[in-house]
Amino acid sequence: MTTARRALVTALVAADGHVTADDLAEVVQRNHPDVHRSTIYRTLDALEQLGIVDHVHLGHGRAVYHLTDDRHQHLVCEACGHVTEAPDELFAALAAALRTEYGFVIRPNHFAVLGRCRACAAAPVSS
Amino acid sequence: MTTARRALVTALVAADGHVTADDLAEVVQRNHPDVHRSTIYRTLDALEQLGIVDHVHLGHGRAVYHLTDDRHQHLVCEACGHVTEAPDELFAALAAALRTEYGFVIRPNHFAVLGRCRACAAAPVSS
DNA sequence: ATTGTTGTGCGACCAGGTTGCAGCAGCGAG
DNA sequence: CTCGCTGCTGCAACCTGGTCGCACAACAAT
Repeated sequence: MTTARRALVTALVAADGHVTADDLAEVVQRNHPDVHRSTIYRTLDALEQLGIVDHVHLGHGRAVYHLTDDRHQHLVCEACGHVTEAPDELFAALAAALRTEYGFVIRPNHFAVLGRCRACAAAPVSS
Repeated sequence: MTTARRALVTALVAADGHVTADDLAEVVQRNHPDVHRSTIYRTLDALEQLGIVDHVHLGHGRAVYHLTDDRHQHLVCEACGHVTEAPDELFAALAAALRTEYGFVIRPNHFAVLGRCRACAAAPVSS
């Protein structure tokens, strides 16, 4: 409802998923320079409470945000950082197995899968 | 080879997997109070290079370390923080699918699955 | 004893995120 | 029109997990 929130949502919609809070802050501040970092976080929090956005923890601490209707899993390349999207369905069998065997209910989309993308898997690797 | 390293490895072995660097530091410092935090991190790094230990990113930034021969996936409960272990085999099909469809090679064990454990899934939930 | 290497303790630093506080905008009641 | 409430905001300080540069200690080789 406020300017800051509207700007944030606009930025979120404009970005096609996986934006970090930092990216978001940058985009918002381009048009509204006096919107503060903490406002971004707080608003993001609020939007999450409302179920409008969701965040995913990519490997290295930073979280990325996306609209809740943009459902997919994230494959994060450890080498180049590229994020590949994969449909939920691929994970359905796994989710079902974990549920029946462990009673563990996956929070969909809320985890990233680390590994190497096609390009980097082919490259000579150190680690 | 040095005292600090020996203590660290001992602590790692004693802990049955998923210890945070912090936990480790605490345990080590119980017996060797003058071992520094940064030494823990550096040694952990060194041990990773050697392929002796591996770390997993649990949802919230903190990483947990475990011996490389202790291979399993981690199911992290968002509600209670409990970590359930699940055998790699459960994930094999998924890994294969991602590989053939996306050329994406999962780094095994290097990601945690977030969700709710049996106990917390049953409990009334807010989020 | 001297040199070189390696690991270490230490404090400063960094990034990502959170919090407490004070100001202000919006809005209904008087 | 004014008062007072509520909720959002800007800001700066803070917290946590982790890293870095530096100087020193241990130890092996010469």
